[in-house]
Amino acid sequence: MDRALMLPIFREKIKNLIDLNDDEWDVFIDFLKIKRIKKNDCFAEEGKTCREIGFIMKGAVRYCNIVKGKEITGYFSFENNFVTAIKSYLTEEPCLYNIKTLEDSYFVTISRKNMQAMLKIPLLSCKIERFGRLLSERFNILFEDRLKSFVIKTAEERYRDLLESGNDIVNRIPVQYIAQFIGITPVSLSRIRKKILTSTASSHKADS
Amino acid sequence: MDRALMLPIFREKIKNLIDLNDDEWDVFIDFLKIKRIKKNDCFAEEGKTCREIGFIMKGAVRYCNIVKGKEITGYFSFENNFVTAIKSYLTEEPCLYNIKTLEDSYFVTISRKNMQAMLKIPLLSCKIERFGRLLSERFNILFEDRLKSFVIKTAEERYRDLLESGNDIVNRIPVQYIAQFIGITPVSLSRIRKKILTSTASSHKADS
DNA sequence: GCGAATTCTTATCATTTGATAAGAAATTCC
DNA sequence: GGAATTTCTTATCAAATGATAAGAATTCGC
Repeated sequence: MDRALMLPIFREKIKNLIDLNDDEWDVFIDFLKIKRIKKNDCFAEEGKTCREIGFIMKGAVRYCNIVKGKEITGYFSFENNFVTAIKSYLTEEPCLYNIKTLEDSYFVTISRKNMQAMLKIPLLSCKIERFGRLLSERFNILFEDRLKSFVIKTAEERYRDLLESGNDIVNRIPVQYIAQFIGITPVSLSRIRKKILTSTASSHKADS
Repeated sequence: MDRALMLPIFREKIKNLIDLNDDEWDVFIDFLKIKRIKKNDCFAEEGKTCREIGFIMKGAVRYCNIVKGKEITGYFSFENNFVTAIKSYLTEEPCLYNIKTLEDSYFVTISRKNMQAMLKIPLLSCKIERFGRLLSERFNILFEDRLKSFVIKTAEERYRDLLESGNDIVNRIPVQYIAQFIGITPVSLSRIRKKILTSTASSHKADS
């Protein structure tokens, strides 16, 4: 997939966050970069400041690191979502986790430097300021939902939510990572999966 | 505490988010409201859209609701922090929880309507746009920290973090709410408290 | 396609947390 | 100040999850 093909698609997909006319767009795209990252490589790396925001054109990532010797997964993101280590990006502090691809992935990226440069271009500044706010707001909404799932739901409910989320997460992502995401061990997830399987199996039996 | 006393303090406290000269400030304050909310009353209410952002001048709040018959607490906020049901405020969807005061509290509030009105006043618009973005970014940082505590920490660690947080949460807030906040039952927190007490007691004994 | 490596499941036992009830401590209200 | 209410702690037992190990299934590399 090359740049010329990808950018018009990107333009369409983010129209609800930033809607530029042709002149503005021509200036805008000079500040964009296309990045291909191979499976299991990093978009952002623990210990380094994350200086860009990415939009997943194709692929998926997980937010992960190793804590007390154990690997954990804080979040997944898929096509058509923005990705960044938001606190590190905002504060320029080193990132406390990795953002790793789960598959070979393509991103459109905007660096913090370019974001700030665009804020100084009169033609764009107003729309970029708004874009930045909307992006930040969108992250807030994701965070609130994710936090809610920890505060009010059990591990089993979080897993069932994933099953029903529409993404075919369960087929695309290794079980161990899913377990980390919902906050339990793979062994414990295995038990939950079995429990769900046997309960649906028996209800099927009852139907037939 | 009255308005004339409170606003200059407020101005000083939010200087890092929005720094206005005297002319701008005089326009700005017409869009501010002082709110006093008695202990256990609501700043934002479940089922209603939350249409304002508050700054706690004095007091404390908890984000709470009842899920499956059980009361839960998602978050606490204290003096010098902004408060809002962020997803509801941003999307205008009904709020899914309450924000209740833990003590008699004073807020400086800005309504969504006033925020939008100020965005249309040329004198202020630029600084308000930035203020909105910084506020949103600040919420993101809080969310990332809070989420991290669920993803990588145990209940006991979350409790110890509270003890060391500087706020004297443990004295100001009923244990049952603290238990909800860290995601366990009051009974379970009681066990943890006892464990911490006896371990510090025995280490004291070893010292003397 | 086959062997090696990885991942997933199952089993067993330990630990943590939950549910419930009852008693102790603190608070509230006359 | 004392009775009533609420909150906190403790005890007991149940349920969920973790730790570890071993076997089954899958994936990977050649």
